[in-house]
Amino acid sequence: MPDSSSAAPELTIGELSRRSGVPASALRFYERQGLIHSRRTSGNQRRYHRTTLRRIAFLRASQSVGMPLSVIGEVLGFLPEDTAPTREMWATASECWTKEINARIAKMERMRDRFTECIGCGCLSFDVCALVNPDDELASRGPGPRRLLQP
Amino acid sequence: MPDSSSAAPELTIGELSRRSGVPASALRFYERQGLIHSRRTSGNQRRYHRTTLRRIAFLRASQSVGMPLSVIGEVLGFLPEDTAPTREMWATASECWTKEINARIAKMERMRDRFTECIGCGCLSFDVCALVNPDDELASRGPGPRRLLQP
DNA sequence: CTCGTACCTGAACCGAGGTTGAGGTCAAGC
DNA sequence: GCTTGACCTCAACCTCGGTTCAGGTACGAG
Repeated sequence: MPDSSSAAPELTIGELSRRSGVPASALRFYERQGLIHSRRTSGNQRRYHRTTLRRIAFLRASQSVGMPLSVIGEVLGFLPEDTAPTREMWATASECWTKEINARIAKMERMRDRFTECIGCGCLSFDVCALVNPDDELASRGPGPRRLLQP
Repeated sequence: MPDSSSAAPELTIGELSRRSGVPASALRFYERQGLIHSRRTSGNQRRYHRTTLRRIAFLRASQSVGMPLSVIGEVLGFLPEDTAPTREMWATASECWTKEINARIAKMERMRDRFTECIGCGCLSFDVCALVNPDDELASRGPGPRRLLQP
């Protein structure tokens, strides 16, 4: 007989909300989007595994660097739903972001320099100006973001 | 009698669209939002001053580094509507962005490092983890975990 | 004058990322 | 047993940055 007194305290949506700081409405929304999962009690209430807190932490941290939920979802999709992911799994997940964040930083730096240059020079021409015609897009288009997830 | 042959060729919305690469629907939208301006012909058609091309160039470049239209509008609001802004004016405008872009770059760098650290360490705790609780700008805001949402 | 293209307006719609509210159930304390 | 608060669903609404469409007008070429 398994320990029923204190073994794996599941969280209600209210508890999860308080502990994560994320409104319950958003948690339900994330669940509809398949980003987090719950089991239901006999009375149809949600119960969350405690690892869900980490999924949410990862989710919100990822959002805060500008990742869209769709992409976050792809990465979260590689993690087991209701057992604790290993450190390697998290490391792999966060590695996806490192590349993406570095690319974004590089782009911002180029744009910053171009703002200074191009506006300093007064050109801002649609034909010539690097600020207006960054070839940055080429790199991130096509099969770009898909590459994020390749193993 | 002013020179009517080639003096200040105003642009129709179609010309502006072709030369800027921005769809006419977006140009009308920007105009509704007060980001660009036009005069109307007797037949109610839009005619744009040629400096509008630069406003749009600035606008799109600003968008591409993540500035919301509302903020772009504030900056554009300092520029004269239908005369060419001086180089100083553009420089002032772009200086606003330099600060903002630098702040964003700094934030991304912190987040990148934290993704590596925190996920490497496996913590991702809402109470402790720097990734989840960046005390970046605006250290205190409401009850604890709300800090997640800081810009 | 007619034709074709460019242009006009207003309203509806899109997707992302949610929030709000109505109306109904669940569960725990007195 | 009753009350209270937490929870449920579904639908409607919100902001942002636009696009699409229907129905109508302007204007230059032939």
